[in-house]
Amino acid sequence: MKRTNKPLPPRPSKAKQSLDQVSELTTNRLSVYLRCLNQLEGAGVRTISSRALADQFHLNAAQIRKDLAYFGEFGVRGVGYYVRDLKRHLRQILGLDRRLRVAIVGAGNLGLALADYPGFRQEGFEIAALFDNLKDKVGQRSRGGVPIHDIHDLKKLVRHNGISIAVIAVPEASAQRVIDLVVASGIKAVLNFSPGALQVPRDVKLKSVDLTVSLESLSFYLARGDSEES
Amino acid sequence: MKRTNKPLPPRPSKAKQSLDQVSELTTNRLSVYLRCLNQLEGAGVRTISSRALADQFHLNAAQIRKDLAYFGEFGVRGVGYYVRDLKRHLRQILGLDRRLRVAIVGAGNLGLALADYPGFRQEGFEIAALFDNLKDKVGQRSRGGVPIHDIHDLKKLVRHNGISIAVIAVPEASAQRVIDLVVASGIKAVLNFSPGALQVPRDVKLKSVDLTVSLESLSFYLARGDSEES
DNA sequence: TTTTGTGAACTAGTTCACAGCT
DNA sequence: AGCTGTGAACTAGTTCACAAAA
Repeated sequence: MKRTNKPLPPRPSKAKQSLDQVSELTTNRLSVYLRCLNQLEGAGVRTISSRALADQFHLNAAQIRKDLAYFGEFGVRGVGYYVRDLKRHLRQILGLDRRLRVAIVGAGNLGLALADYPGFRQEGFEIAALFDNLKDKVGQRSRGGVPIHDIHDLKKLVRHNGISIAVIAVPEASAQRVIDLVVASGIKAVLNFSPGALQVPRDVKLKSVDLTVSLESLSFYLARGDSEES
Repeated sequence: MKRTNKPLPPRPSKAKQSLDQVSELTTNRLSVYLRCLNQLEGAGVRTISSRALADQFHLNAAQIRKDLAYFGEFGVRGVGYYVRDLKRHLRQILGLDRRLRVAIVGAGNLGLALADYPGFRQEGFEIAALFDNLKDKVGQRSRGGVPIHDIHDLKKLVRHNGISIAVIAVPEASAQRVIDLVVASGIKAVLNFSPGALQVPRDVKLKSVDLTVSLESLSFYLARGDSEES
């Protein structure tokens, strides 16, 4: 009945790279840093200090250093970070130094839009396939040319094409059913656009984008603002 | 910082209601609670305890109580919360007890998909208009019938139609330009799908959904898992 | 009883500030 | 000099645990 209180496991971890769970806030920021570095490299900047990076992109210098230092000593004291090097390290940390294939389940408006979304292609992601259960969609392609397959072929195509990430863009009612199929196909990382909480095994990483929650949160802000305007 | 303490609510909650900034994590959860209550009401449940709510939707009971108690005393000790009542209170807190009109800027794949996204319509949001700068898109409609206007008419239509929320679905390159137009039109709440950080005045609430960051964060998880599998 | 509402305790996350390297 | 990497201090967020209410 009562949860036994964890007695503080000693976590030595002297030499970095321990596998204690990295916070999602941190991994999100790594991705942001990489984007910033891409911009800097495009602008011909060779080296950047955490301070300059923070100032330019409205971040916190200490946080940048901490985030990076967690994975290694990438900086040079007195100099900063070499843009090219740090970019390479970040790409490696984020696992972007290999081609990642993505399947989108749900070839409705949203699924089709995501399939052709240019941002996904940029950092080495390849939208390999769309999946749907509607017979008249199967066999078609998105405008950008991503083929639509039958959802029943998911497992087969995931294996065959080395797909490692799934994006869920199906109606709420079928979301759990679809995610069970995705999990059964062996995929370990899922980006979900369906509303509501989905259940996945612990070894599957589920990240949800809830558009309704986002909008309602904005509505809250407006409601508060209205009544407190001076 | 402002210090005006105002008892603002028209109806419920006797004490509480200081205006210190409510965390976004909290407002997001309020939206989640509302969705849970909708489900419960649909299932004919009349009353629910924080514990039961937590168990059923995998939340924490104390957190539910804290979140709610912040806005008033909505519960009944020994009983729990009346589903219907709490739903009404949450809708009022979230500002959903009025029709909120939304404009989507960018009538590309993503903008069109969002315009017809059923989840937005559910809780009283009305997608009033799409905006684009391409002449051949202006005058058309989304599949669901949302008209596409010229971006130059944004300010006029925002005022005329009482639009209070904008959704940004334009390419990265034009995002800041577009958001400046949106801000100039008087809109105070923005949901942004463009990558990168955008600048807005302090009185404008900007909420960003960064699809690239989400995917790269998943990639990180996969990269870690691969190398630490036992 | 049961269950809320809430201070206290705890945990996570951020920022400071400085030793130490270049 | 300049800047990183990092313990310490601080702040935010969550969970516990219990007094009080129905």
